[in-house]
Amino acid sequence: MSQHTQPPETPTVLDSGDALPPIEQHARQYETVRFAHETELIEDYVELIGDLIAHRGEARAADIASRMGVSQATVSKMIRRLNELGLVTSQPYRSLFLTSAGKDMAQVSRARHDIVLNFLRALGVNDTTARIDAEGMEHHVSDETLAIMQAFIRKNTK
Amino acid sequence: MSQHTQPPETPTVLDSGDALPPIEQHARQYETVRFAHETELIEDYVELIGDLIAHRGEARAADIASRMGVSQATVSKMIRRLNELGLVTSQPYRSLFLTSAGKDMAQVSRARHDIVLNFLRALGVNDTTARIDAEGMEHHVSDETLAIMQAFIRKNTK
DNA sequence: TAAAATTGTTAGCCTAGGCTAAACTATTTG
DNA sequence: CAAATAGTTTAGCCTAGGCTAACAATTTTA
Ligand SMILES: [Mn+2]
Ligand SMILES: [Mn+2]
Ligand SMILES: [Mn+2]
Ligand SMILES: [Mn+2]
Repeated sequence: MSQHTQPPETPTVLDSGDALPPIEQHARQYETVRFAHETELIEDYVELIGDLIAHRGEARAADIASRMGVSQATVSKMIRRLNELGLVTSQPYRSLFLTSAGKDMAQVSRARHDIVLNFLRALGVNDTTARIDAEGMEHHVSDETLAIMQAFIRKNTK
Repeated sequence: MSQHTQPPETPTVLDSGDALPPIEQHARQYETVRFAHETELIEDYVELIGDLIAHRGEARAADIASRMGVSQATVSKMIRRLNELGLVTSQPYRSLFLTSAGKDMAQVSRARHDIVLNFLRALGVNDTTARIDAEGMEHHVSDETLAIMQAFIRKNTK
């Protein structure tokens, strides 16, 4: 890999448990994370819009901004992106609607989010902490892990 | 919240499990995720550099690039940032060293990464999948959840 | 030891996702 | 029904983190 002469064997630093994974596999790990980061904010917006519609009857930019903790300008710009992606429809100064693609994404994201949240609760994590952790973790959980979490919930919830 | 007249009650959409969290708490969820995203790439680089030094005796930009799956230019730019942050020392065209702050960060990140990885393994997730999921999840796991994961590992590993 | 190959750096470009300030539109109120 | 308030959009700015292409330095090899 390196063009340079290798230093003497038996490094002075303590060797932690596992060996490094093969280069290709290691790169795929980070690539998967980068890809998740491209889509997660979109998923969070769409999921939130779906939740606002379900729980409040409508999704308005101001409510999205206060729930996301960002400025209204940021939300406005994001709505344009969601529109270009075919996930929402919007008219200027009016509230938002999900397209059918948007509804699908909201449903899938919400289902996954709920599994992760309920898994953490079943593990014994405090509700507030579980909600915080789930908000980030949900985008990095494979289908395989998700299925295992679901089974764990079934086994450990009355 | 909204200036607009509320639409009729009893929305037509199915109400999924939980109610929306209070606005302030909800915003803090997303803020925590945004903050994690500011630091996670730094942590991954520092952790990888520490691993390369531990397992290979040195950390070279080319090896970082191939393991991260990014271009060498990207790594070079990132190394400058790590330098500015006081996490690594480097001389042009030479391999990298962690400062003591860098070693601390590498140690903490590696320990957390290992707990998340071993937790997923203990749950029954396939090793390759567990490594991919852990690479992303690790940055979104609170200390509280981490402690619970550690206890789970102790209880479920021979 | 000169040439080739590899590794590292720099410059310039791009997108995503934040922000503030200012302008515009809609709704509510006096 | 006009003024005040609330909500939305736009413009312009910024940083992080990717990329490619060109160049510079080092190491390896013929
Ligand atoms: Mn989320
Ligand atoms: Mn890590
Ligand atoms: Mn990671
Ligand atoms: Mn993340």
